[in-house]
Amino acid sequence: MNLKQLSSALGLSQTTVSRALNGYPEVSEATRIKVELAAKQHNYNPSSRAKGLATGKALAIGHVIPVSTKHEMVNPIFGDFIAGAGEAYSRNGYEMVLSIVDDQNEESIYRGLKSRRAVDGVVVHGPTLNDPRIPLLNEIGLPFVVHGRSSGATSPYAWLDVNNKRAFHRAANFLYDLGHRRIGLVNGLEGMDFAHRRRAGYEETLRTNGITIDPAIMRTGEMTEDFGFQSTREMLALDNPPTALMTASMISALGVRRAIDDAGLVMGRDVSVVTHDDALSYLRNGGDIPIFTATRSSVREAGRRLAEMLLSEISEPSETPPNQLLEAELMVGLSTGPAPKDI
Amino acid sequence: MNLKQLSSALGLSQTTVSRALNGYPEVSEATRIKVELAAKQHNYNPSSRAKGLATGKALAIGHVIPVSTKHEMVNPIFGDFIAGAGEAYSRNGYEMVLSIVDDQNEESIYRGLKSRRAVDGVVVHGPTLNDPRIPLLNEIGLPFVVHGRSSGATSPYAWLDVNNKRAFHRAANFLYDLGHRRIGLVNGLEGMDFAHRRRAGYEETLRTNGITIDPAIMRTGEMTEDFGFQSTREMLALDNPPTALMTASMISALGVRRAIDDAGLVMGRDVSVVTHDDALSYLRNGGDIPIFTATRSSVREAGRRLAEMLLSEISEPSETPPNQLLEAELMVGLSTGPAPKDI
DNA sequence: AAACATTTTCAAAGCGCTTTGGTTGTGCGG
DNA sequence: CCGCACAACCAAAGCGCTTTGAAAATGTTT
Repeated sequence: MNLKQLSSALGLSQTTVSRALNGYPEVSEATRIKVELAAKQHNYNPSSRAKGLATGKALAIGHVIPVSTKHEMVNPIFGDFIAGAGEAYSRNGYEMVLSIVDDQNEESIYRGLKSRRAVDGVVVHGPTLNDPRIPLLNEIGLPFVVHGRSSGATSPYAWLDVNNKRAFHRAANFLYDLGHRRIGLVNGLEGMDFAHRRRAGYEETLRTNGITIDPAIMRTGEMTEDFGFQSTREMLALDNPPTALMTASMISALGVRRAIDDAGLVMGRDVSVVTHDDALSYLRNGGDIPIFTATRSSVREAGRRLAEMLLSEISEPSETPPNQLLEAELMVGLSTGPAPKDI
Repeated sequence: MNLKQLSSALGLSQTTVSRALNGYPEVSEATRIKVELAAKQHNYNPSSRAKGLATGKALAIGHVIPVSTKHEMVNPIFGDFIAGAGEAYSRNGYEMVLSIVDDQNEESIYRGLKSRRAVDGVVVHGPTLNDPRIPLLNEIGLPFVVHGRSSGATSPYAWLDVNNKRAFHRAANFLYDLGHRRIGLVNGLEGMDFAHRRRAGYEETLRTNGITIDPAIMRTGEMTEDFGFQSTREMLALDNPPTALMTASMISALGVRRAIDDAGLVMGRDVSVVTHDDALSYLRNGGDIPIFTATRSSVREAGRRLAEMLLSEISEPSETPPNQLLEAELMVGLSTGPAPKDI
């Protein structure tokens, strides 16, 4: 069933039917009701292609998902983020189109999306320091919002981020207050902006408290369980092992925990752990009492908000790009305790 | 830049330019080269909306992702599956469109996709027993392939699945051969077809070997870390606790491990664990030596193959729906060992 | 009841492509 | 040098919608 058929079935013009369906005022209430009924009855929906052609809008948002070529790694937060964003899209009649692309040739993907007019805007995932996608998208004129920020960006851009620096600042302070003086860091990939900021929060706190930064207890890598495990195992084997560890995700935290167990130590007693927790649906941080003390911020909520930002930017672009900084909450769980006394 | 502009810039008709770009034979090699060059130079790409309208194909595949309303749960395998499928799509010039939908009203989403002609086909995720989506999609005539199967389906349908039954049969046998007679099951949600088949493989093996099925050591639930933890803790507290556990995913296996550690036991010595491993990119099962003994099957590879099945079904529908059954490989890791001797 | 304002409806153009059904141009056999 | 086959190109219709500009129907005012 298409517009033509529907309107001839109703004995009305396409114009009227179209207007009735799209809520224009120049249609009498009586016919509007008639039209809407008939549309429902015949299960009519306007073809999104035709509608897009006629209106010049794609009614779609692109998500370009870079997959690390080296590790074939898909960001685990991705599913939950998408779920949040998807809600916002469907509420607003938008579609979400995904492009999986190895991180080599992202540029051509963005250019393609633009020139094929496939989407009205895109969200940028996993920004790095000086992310090249920001100038690129500005150049080609495709509306976008970044999930995260990009230190070093020269032009303004829209973003939504967690206050990673403050989160790790607070976490480090929390450990300090518990008496820890030897605090290790199991960070995400250096080069990713969030990792950069978390390290900044960590280092600044240590420095403020007169603790020397020791690269021997700082690791950076892709946030897998195994990475958490290996890093921790190595650090615990040092002459002067850390009494506390900060880690960048629940997944690597699980590896951290495994290494602690393997070493015959007890998490929360011998070694304290604070992790960042993205509130992934399949990795709830325990029930009432969190397993891990964590800086928590729902990535799903972030997806929802970011999508709304982008949609509103598209419908009415603002003068200066908007941004939102979410604060993570520090949730105290079972993985932290006072620093063990030296005997 | 659109077709009209490009062709007038070239001094050719739209027809010729279109044909040159789409590889039709009635264009001289000389002009074809000229056209292709100009297209590249001006960064021309046909509008996907217009193309879709003209050809009647959407050049897009839909993925409808059900999100459990109860638990706000997004399937963790989703990211990797999508990554695999995405490769196949972009290789074939297709787009992937995602719909996030709470599992209540999936039906209207499928009907919408069809009537809006937004996609040429869909993939069905997470099939249940007697999944209603199969008759629905057959009724509305939207091509589809199911990732998994649906026991009880009355009409034929295209699918790609892992041989879950055999995988769990082999795993159970492996444990039996190690001397285990008390084998617990931490399964996925009953109602999901894969969980059903895994249980079937498990139960059949036990029965064959003369072991009574004991519901006290069988759990079913959403495959979170916490679920693995809670289930295991409860089972280990029984008078007659299991000496081995089979679990349905790496994530719940991590919870299982945590419970074992918490109980002061050693995995692989006191309690053996076999898990199913979807080869998720962020949850590699250790390095050279797997942490967990596992039945392994790459969900990313599944995505790739399934997408190709669907595309070929769309371009040339076969008489009887195709299917593929992938075998999981059993990888022996550190989590299994001989059953502990009763003292 | 005429004159005008306001609602309500409509025909047709246009969005950017593909494709049908030509027309023009070239090479070849007779 | 004519006629024909074939290669190379083109004009125009059509895909299913929105939207402009105009017409018809209705209501209001004198």
